[in-house]
Amino acid sequence: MPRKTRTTPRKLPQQDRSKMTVDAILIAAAHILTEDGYDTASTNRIAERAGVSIGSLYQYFPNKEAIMTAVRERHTNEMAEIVESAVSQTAQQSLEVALHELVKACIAAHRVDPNLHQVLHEQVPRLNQSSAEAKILLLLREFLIQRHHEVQAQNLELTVFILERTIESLVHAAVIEYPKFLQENQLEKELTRLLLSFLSRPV
Amino acid sequence: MPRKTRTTPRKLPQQDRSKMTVDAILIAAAHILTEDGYDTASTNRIAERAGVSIGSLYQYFPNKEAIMTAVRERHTNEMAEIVESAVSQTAQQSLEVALHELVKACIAAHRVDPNLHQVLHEQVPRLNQSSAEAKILLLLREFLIQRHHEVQAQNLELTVFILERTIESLVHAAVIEYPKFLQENQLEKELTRLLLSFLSRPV
DNA sequence: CTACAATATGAGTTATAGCTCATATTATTG
DNA sequence: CAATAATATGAGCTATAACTCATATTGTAG
Repeated sequence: MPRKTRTTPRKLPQQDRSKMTVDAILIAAAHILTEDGYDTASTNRIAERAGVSIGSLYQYFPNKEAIMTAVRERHTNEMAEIVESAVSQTAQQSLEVALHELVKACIAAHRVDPNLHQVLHEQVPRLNQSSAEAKILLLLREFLIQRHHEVQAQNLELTVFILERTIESLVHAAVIEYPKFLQENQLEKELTRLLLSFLSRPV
Repeated sequence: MPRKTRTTPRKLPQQDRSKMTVDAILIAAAHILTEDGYDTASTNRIAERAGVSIGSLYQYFPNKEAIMTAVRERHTNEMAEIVESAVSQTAQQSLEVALHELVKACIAAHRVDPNLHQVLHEQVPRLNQSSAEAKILLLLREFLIQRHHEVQAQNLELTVFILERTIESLVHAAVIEYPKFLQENQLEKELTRLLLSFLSRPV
């Protein structure tokens, strides 16, 4: 089905000054979201905080939703880069070590901006899933394929799904709701153990 | 910190007819939420759909948030009852069987009203966590304590956390996004295996 | 039957949000 | 240094949402 509202910019910023404008808008939006939540993040307030007129805002974003989508995209990409970089460095490692690194990277990624992450997750209406999320799925898929000799996975797609959701949900919930579980690497260890026992072929 | 807006009714319905009114409002709200989402669920529309005047609505709910809280509470309780009933019937069973029943019950609970569940989760602003959710956590805690002889859990609280979040997130995501994983009990089996290998004491 | 409490009504108030558009300013290009 | 394109401005339009309140109707108790 066709999207009802576009989320792509109506104009692409070409000169430097307009890129600054777009940047300021996204930063202001993120700040307001983390400080006061989605409800109070009106487009007028975002423009004001960005030091930009409301008219300028609507030069580059067709509607409020487009701003939210851009904020989410930026943030998700930042997180994805951390995970990607970590995974790419574990190519030669054992499953156990690699899983541990993966888990650590996910925790680090969630620490980029936990408050923004929470608001994006709980308050900002999500329509289309971000491209960065799809990238993560592909990454994990590769991760498993490369280790197919030590991994138990009859149904690859299902295993990727379980791997991704389990890490994301546990790390996310811990960072936001139970930071104490992150002390002394408790969650990190238990989560690695959980995944390792699930993925390892029985000996 | 004190809540800024109350979610408790301003009047308690006493006669039967007012109970009907409250009921009609909650049912209408749930229908609109599942059909058109949170954004279009205005209080006026809810009242109209319920066949009740907007004034009556505000006799029993101090604000829109209170309606949403009530809808969530109802739905969460329905789900919690299914899980509770299943768990209470596995007291004499082995860890493996009991876990399997638990997982099956969670899947059944998510099938009560998947669309409403999704909207409540993704769109409706959540302020206080529902009491039914807390009940589930206690339930799982008991579940583990009763089986302490066959369960590995140094940190009980952390283990409850992992157990609860893993089941909820995987079942939820599957019901909403990947119903195909529910075919032939695929998820049910894999999820049980995941949890069993995590909780079992090494032999 | 009467008096009072509970319940129901809906037009109207208030507030604010998203967004437009005519116009002004700044940059680029040839 | 024109001429044109890119960018910026903000007062104000439109729409709709949450919520109130004076009043009417229905139930209940003595």
